[in-house]
Amino acid sequence: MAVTIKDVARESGVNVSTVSRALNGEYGVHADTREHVVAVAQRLKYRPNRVARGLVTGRSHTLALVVSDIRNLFFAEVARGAEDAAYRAGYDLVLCNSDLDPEKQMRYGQSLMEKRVDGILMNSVAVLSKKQQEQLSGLGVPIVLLNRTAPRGVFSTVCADNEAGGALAAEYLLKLGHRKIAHLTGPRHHGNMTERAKGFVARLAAARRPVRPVLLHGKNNFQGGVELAQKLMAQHPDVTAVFAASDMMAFGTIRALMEAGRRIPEDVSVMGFDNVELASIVHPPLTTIHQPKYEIGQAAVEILLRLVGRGEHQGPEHRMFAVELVERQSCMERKA
Amino acid sequence: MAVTIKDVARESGVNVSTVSRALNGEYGVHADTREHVVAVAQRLKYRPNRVARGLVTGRSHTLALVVSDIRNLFFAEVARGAEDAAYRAGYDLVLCNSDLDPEKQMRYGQSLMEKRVDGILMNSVAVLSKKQQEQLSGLGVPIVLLNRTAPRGVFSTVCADNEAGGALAAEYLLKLGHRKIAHLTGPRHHGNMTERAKGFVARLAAARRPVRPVLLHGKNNFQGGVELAQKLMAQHPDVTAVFAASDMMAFGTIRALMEAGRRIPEDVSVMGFDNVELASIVHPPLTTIHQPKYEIGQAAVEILLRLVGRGEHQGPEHRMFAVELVERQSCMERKA
DNA sequence: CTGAAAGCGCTAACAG
DNA sequence: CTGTTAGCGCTTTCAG
Repeated sequence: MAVTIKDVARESGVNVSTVSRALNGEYGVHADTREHVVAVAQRLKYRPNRVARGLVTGRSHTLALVVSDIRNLFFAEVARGAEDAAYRAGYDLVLCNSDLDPEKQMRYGQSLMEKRVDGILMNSVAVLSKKQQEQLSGLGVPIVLLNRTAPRGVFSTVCADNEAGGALAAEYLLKLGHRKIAHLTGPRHHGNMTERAKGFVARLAAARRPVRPVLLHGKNNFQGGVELAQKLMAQHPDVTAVFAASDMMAFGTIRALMEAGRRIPEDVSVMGFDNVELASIVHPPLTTIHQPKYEIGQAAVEILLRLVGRGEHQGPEHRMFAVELVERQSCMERKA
Repeated sequence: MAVTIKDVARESGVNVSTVSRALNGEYGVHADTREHVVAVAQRLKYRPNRVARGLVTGRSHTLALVVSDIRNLFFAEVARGAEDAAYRAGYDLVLCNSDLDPEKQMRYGQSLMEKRVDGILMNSVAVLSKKQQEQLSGLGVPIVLLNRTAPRGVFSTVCADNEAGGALAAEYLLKLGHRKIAHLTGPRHHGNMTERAKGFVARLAAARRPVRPVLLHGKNNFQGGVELAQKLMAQHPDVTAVFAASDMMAFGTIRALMEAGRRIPEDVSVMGFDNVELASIVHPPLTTIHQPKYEIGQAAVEILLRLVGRGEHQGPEHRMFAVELVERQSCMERKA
């Protein structure tokens, strides 16, 4: 049904290889011939079958992005950066939602390599076990990990400076005079969130008068923020500042706090992390740590493409982006 | 490098065709043979090359989703529904961001069909010109249009009842006693938004005391909402209620209004459309029209898969989802 | 039930 | 510069 390279060859009176060369703009084909072939191809509305080409070249010109959930604003932004970069380079991007489920993640890995994607962008799923790491690298596909500070591993990584971000948050809260501080974060061992907590706790401990924050783990989403904030109010009603490990959690925190009659920032200061677009429009506008999400996605495919170009096994690349404090109105000085 | 079906054949002492049959669980292969082959395949860590298979079967088991921008919360939700449904059926989903640009859209269409995706989910890009419509259907790939009420066209469609949603909004605002009403919407001829406006305007006109709303077109995002609201305040400062065609626009509207010192809902009521997750956490919580985004994405791939199954050219399918008013705190009765 | 052979549509040496 | 010839890795008749 579809018109193939053979049809074009027959119709233009040359061999298929000539058609292939002419259409792929390679050297070694007379200008007249090329013109003619191109014209015929156009007339016949010939569309090369990339699957067939992929079979012989071994390149599918397809990349994959595995995130926990695309509905998470952070990932949506990363995905857009990644897709744009891929598009510019002539690559397609297949989207996978892993829900942070290692098993689902592995299934995707399998399926993707069977389809011969040229590379995989993967959001750090929880912590990678040795076995999983092996399985992944055994896939034989270049992989770059998102939100993962360079591990001892073999994978390339791209991330924001989460630890510095945590420290930045701590510094800010300290400067505001807070002493009863809580950090609401995601699941234990959650790659980058763990880094944030680390930086936060360390900076607090390094203060002239060290502070040890309350640390609560939960789900990294709006609901998680709500639940954690409720738990916090029950267990530590005297806390005056909360640093949530993501903006979504911060939104949930604010909601729960407000519903309980606490004013923000008058009664309690709240900080987030990510600086998603909506951070500026919630009430009150959220003070948060900005990380360049779009750029992270973009950089990740650039690295991936580089890896793909030079036949897989070159040394891994690492890239870390700086973060910055965005001061808005969800925090204020601790009342005397 | 990769182990192929040949390796498995050689290693297990049978012909490749037998391996193929054994592994694909087809009839006509002795149980012992199958077991043996399966064992060998496992030992060799054989992974079928789906590209090769696709070349012969003509199915890639890949679907594509073309949206304007995945960062739009609405699309993220749709994408998740779509991806989940695709995953369950063993299909992959490639993500494309068209930015509502007809040219980019067409380029994606081309590229996708060259890669032989089995079907395309496409968000209505502006209005489809006759030529574009032809080009699309000429692609020879089943397509289902999102957010498009059944057009005269050949494509299947899935959408929410936008017109009814617009009417619902009008009714509500009318009930609240508003008479000076504005509708802030997206670009002209923007498929579903046009429907919303239509239902809104019609219902307003059908009131006992008909109302003719101010209609402003702009970008369908936060910034668009800001700009339109500013324009509105300049041109029609007496408006007491605003219906934005999307929640994102409503957020922008609220922001601009607040910055100008208007209180919401005391001075002006604001409604949105979509009911994205964040609608409940902005201040004030947004009264809006809910549409089942996840379900829309899901239903779309289900239809698409059905189309794929029965060899493309069957009659198109249409599915419309009901919407409902979600009353929160961004609207109130017009003050006397 | 299994093997042999053809071929999906294209690229890539290798001749000429 | 162009044609011939092999495949890429798999499925699928068609024999046996």
